[in-house]
Amino acid sequence: MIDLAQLRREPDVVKAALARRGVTSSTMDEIIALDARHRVLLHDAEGLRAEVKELSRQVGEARRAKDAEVADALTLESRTLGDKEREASDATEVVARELNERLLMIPNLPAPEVPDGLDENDNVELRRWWVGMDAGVALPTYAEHQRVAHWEIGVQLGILDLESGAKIAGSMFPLFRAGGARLLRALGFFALDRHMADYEEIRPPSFALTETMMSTGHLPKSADDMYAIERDGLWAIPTAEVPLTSIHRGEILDEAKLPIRLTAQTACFRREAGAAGRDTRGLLRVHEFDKVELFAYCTPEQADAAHADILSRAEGLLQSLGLTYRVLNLCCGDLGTSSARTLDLEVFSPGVDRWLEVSSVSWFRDFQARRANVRYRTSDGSTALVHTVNGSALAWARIWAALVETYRQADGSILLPDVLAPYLGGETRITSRPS
RNA sequence: GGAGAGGUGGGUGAGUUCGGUUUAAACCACAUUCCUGCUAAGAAUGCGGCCUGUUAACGCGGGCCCGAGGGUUCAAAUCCCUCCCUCUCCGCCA
Repeated sequence: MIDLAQLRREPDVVKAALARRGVTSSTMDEIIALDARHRVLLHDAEGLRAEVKELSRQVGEARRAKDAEVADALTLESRTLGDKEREASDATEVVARELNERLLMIPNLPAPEVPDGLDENDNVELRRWWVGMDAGVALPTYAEHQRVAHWEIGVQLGILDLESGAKIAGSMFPLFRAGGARLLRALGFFALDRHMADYEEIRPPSFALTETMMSTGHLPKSADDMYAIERDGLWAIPTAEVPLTSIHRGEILDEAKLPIRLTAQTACFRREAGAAGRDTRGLLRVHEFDKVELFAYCTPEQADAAHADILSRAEGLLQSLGLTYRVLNLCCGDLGTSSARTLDLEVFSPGVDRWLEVSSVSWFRDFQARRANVRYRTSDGSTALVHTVNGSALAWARIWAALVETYRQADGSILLPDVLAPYLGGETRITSRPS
């Protein structure tokens, strides 16, 4: 949620920032008008309420003094006033609700570093990395045996069984087998082990209440992209960011404990409603995938460093895995609702010949903290909203795809990087006859 | 799922019988100051959050918050309803 006080204080600044994201000036003017109206109504209603309370107090006094006549008169007066108060409160409530609904639909203000742009085509590439990279060369050279799509490799080696996945849950629910399943498990362990010294490992629930989903900004705006379990009022989490943001929901944190850094691997569920028929082959876009998330609650001053740390960890994993990747600075049009600034990591898939998004490292400022009401006590004793930052490190389905393609050998087997050996029982080769 | 007991400020905990002298007592913890004078004790004061009016600001005022949400009433921590959570017992279960 954006800062209403800031909107009052400097409406032009807020409007200019939001205009970059396509929010019109008139939309904001309507909110400003609603807010002004709300405060007038609120003041009236509270004035009446104060009078009712004072009269009630006097009724009590009169009753104790056994002065029934005065008590009855005051009761009558208070009753009349109470009816007016109720009317005023109801009117205030209607406006408050309307105002809140509007505010929930407003996205975060983009940071100044966020480039202009309408969609993903306007994202700005910051850098590329690959093993043995050369200046002036766009991409590494891949052999023919690396130019095979992972869904074909998956069938050849019996490690990815999309047909069974579709039989069980419908298309875009992948099923991994044998060495493929084991690779997925290895990746999660590998990443969590890397982070656990500095980030507390969490294993959160996979479902969340509506309130929890509201806190991160996934609801109400993106309801169509979420799986809902209506009977129990629950939603399947699209990312661990959702439960992690609500761990401290409604709390006032001790500044000395910040930053609070958390990591979690969870399944992530996405309906991909707006993407029907797009990029649907193999693991390019799936309804369920495992992902390790890094997350921090921090002070505004700590946010930059926290964001940079998550980015460098995600990049570090990619480098350890020897995958080719690039870093994108997302433009205004591609930014998530809650984010003030996001850097995406995309890994190169030689078999599909495409870049695949495997991490999104975002800084939310106090946008989520305001919704989730997470504050901290500053050294001068007052309270302030925390900043939240998070990023994937990493999303495994697409990493899996890039790995099996990149490390496919001429004989059709896969020889994985040695860093994974401890998590694979020392066996880094995947063949069609699993040992 | 069934039966019972609970949920009050940072913590402990009173108030709920019977609605009104409670703007939630008291204690602990914490902060500042004073006194004393040294591995310590005592005293005073302060001690929450959110919204809002006013003010240049310090501040002053109003409203809301006793698990959540409704209701009754002139007036609700207190009475009524629904829901959530915790504990005990039973049932079921990986």
